[in-house]
Amino acid sequence: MATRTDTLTLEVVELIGTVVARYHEEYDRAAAEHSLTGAQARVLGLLSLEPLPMRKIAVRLKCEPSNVTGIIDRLEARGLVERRPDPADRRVKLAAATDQGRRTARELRDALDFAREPLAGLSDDERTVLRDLLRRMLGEEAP
Amino acid sequence: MATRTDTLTLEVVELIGTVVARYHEEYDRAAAEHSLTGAQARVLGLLSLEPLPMRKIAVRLKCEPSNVTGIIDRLEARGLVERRPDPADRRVKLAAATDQGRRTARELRDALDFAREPLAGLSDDERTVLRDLLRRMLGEEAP
DNA sequence: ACCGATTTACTTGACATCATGAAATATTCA
DNA sequence: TGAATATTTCATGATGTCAAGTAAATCGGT
Repeated sequence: MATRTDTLTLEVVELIGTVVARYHEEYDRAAAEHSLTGAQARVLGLLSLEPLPMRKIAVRLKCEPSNVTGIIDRLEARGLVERRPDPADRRVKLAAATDQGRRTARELRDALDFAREPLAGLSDDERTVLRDLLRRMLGEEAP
Repeated sequence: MATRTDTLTLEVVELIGTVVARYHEEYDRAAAEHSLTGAQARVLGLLSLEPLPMRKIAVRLKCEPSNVTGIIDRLEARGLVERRPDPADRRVKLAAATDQGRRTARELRDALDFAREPLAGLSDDERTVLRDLLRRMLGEEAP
């Protein structure tokens, strides 16, 4: 059993903590290079794929819709995002990335070598093993 | 090579993103059960191991010392932490967990089964492989 | 060994962002 | 018509930065 006092489990837990910390450092650093906060970068990344209603953004971010209003306000003030009416439902406002927003999102993705660079040290076989172990750890099955 | 368009690498990157999200959910949920924020829980965890000067807390949190003042203020107001003078340097204030703070920190650790429970699905050998792959990914060598 | 200048540790204040919750408005749906 | 939904606004609190201020330690020149 994996108990709390199991040394091996504790080592893995600590490593995962390090991964989480490293992930955020890289993410925030990349965002800051474009004068964006982590939350703004995350929303811009979502919207660069497809326009989304405010409410769905809140669901993705697991936060209150009233919070999304402010984040979109700030992105809109910088010309990275725009609000559009939803033709199908006049209550809904769709947030959509502008051309400049998509450009910034692409640069952000390119700068985010958190996983790309350290993973380069692993062989294909090793990456496959890592992928499968992470999947099982997360309780996902092979798609 | 691990390029950005490498499917396997992208899968691993996405899984790591999921791990990060899951980690935060669990952490914040466990903290909220004790009416603590994530930042407060993190600092309390640090101080439950050893008292630390304010400045070192800021280094661990990678934030400004002025920010730590407020976090310790709130923990101190709840009796979980206390400030002590450092006998060796009167400029320094040591933040130390109180008995109640240590108790809360222990309960927090026990509630944090993020890694314990999902890792239970892996065998010892698999956990060892996972540990070694994560270490190499993070650029650490065996201690 | 002394003393002034610099550095270090912490706090305070002003401000921006992120987060929640309650109330207001507009629109849709039963 | 009345209930439910989508968004915004407002009040509030936690977190974060930066600049300025206070207290204490350290350094360098005499």
